[in-house]
Parts: sequence; C-alpha cells; structure tokens
Amino acid sequence: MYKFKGKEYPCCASLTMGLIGGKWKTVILFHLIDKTLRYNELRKEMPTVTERTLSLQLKTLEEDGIVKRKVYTSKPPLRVEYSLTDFGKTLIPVVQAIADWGVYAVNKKKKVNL
Amino acid sequence: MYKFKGKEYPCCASLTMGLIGGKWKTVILFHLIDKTLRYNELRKEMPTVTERTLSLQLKTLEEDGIVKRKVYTSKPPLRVEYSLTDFGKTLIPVVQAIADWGVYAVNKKKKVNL
DNA sequence: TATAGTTGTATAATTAATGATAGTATAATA
DNA sequence: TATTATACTATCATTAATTATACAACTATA
Repeated sequence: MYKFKGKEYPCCASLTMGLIGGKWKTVILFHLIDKTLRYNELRKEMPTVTERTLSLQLKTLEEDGIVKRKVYTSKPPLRVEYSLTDFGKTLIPVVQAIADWGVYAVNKKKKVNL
Repeated sequence: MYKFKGKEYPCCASLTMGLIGGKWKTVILFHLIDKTLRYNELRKEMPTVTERTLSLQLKTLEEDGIVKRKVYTSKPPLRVEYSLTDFGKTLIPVVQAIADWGVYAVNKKKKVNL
C-alpha cells in the first residue's frame, strides 16, 4: 500500500495516476514542460476545456505541489503565471513519455492504414 | 487534433491518457509488463478492484489492442490468460515511467518527513 | 461612456467511472 | 452429494469528473 498526501493507493502506478490522471492534467503539464504560461495562454493552448475545469485542475495541481501559481498584481485585471515546481519538474520524463507515445500511436495507425 | 480509433483528442498526451487513464488500467498493465496472468491471478494482485471493474477494464484494453485474451478451455471452469500485445508492449516505457515516479514520490516524501 | 480584457467563482446539470451484490455454467474435489 | 474453483455477466447504486452558463471586479482602451 502506497500513501501520499493522506491518500492510499494499491500500486505505485496508481499513485502517479492519482496525481496526474484525468482528462486534462497531463495536457496542462505538457504545455508547462518548457515554459511559464498565464491563465489565458493556457486557455488558448487548450480551447476545448471549460474555465471551471481548467481552474479546478490547476488548483489541484497546485495543492499537490506540482504547479506553482504566481500573482503579479493585487487588483483586477490580474496577471497570474503558472509553472512547474521543482517537484513538478520530476514529472517531466513521465509526461514526455505519455506525450511521445501519443504521437507514436497516431503515426503508427496512419502507416498501417495508408 | 489527434484521432485514434474514432475518438478525437486535443493533445498527444490526452490520447495516451484516453487509452491508459482511469484508476485501474495502468495497474493492470504494470502487472502484465513481464508476465502473462490469469484472471484470478490479476485479482490477487489487485485485491481492491471489483470483478466487474476488472472485467470492464480488461475488455477495453483488449478492444484497444493493448492486451490479448487467450482462452484455453471451452467449458467452465475456464482458463483465460491475459498478456500484452506487441502494440501493448510499446507502452511499457510509459507504464514503467509512471510506476517509477510513484515509487520516487513515496520515497521522497518519507525522506522529507523523517 | 461603453466595451473588452483578466482571472477567476457560483450554481446546476450531465456524463463517465467505479462499486456492491448476486448469479451462471461446469468440472473436479472432498 | 455438497462444496469449491473459474471467469465472468447482470442489475442497480453511488461517486467522481467534467461541462454549461452566468456572473464579479477592476483597468485600460475606444
């Protein structure tokens, strides 16, 4: 049994998935691999996610210590930047492997079909 | 936009997660990395999953061409073995990275707390 | 003055994922 | 003869994840 931040997981793999699983988290992390992005910049990279979902996922990633949120102005319009924490950066090989395989799978299918 | 098996994904990372996401799929794949397992053997490795969920996940993995199911007897009690397909084996680096990071995260936390 | 831009939250609804429990068919075993 | 084992499926219930839509607060721009 694996424990992390109060939650229990039956397998080392499910622990990781508990933190980066779901429809959007790996997409967020993928876009943050090599750069800092503002909230609206992330939205432009991910046009099909709703604002609420993006907000919730960012908040969860922040709570888990994977993403850091930096606010630059105290009054609206706010300027908020999101980036990976040092701990979040340890996930880069995982996210990269996930992203690379997605590209591989698409290309493989094309090859077979054409 | 990435397409795979009729489904669309906004990002290469979400394509992969569409196939191996969820609470149990990576756990199944992790146990199948280096061996073939029967249905009940998988259940013993994953005591907290229900039979229905395990069945559904295996069926989905089979439909996606990641896992193969081999039946050895025609009448009950059946003997069914699950293993990775060649395509499924291309996921091993991904699953291994996911599993490794889970171990790393647990150890890191221990180190910091003690 | 009216509008657009920024980073969200609130509320409600819907969809997806997972779980609980019981049941099936047949053979081998006790 | 009753029980155990295998690999599930069926039905129903519950929980988790995601979406839709509207709204807020303030500034800068038109």
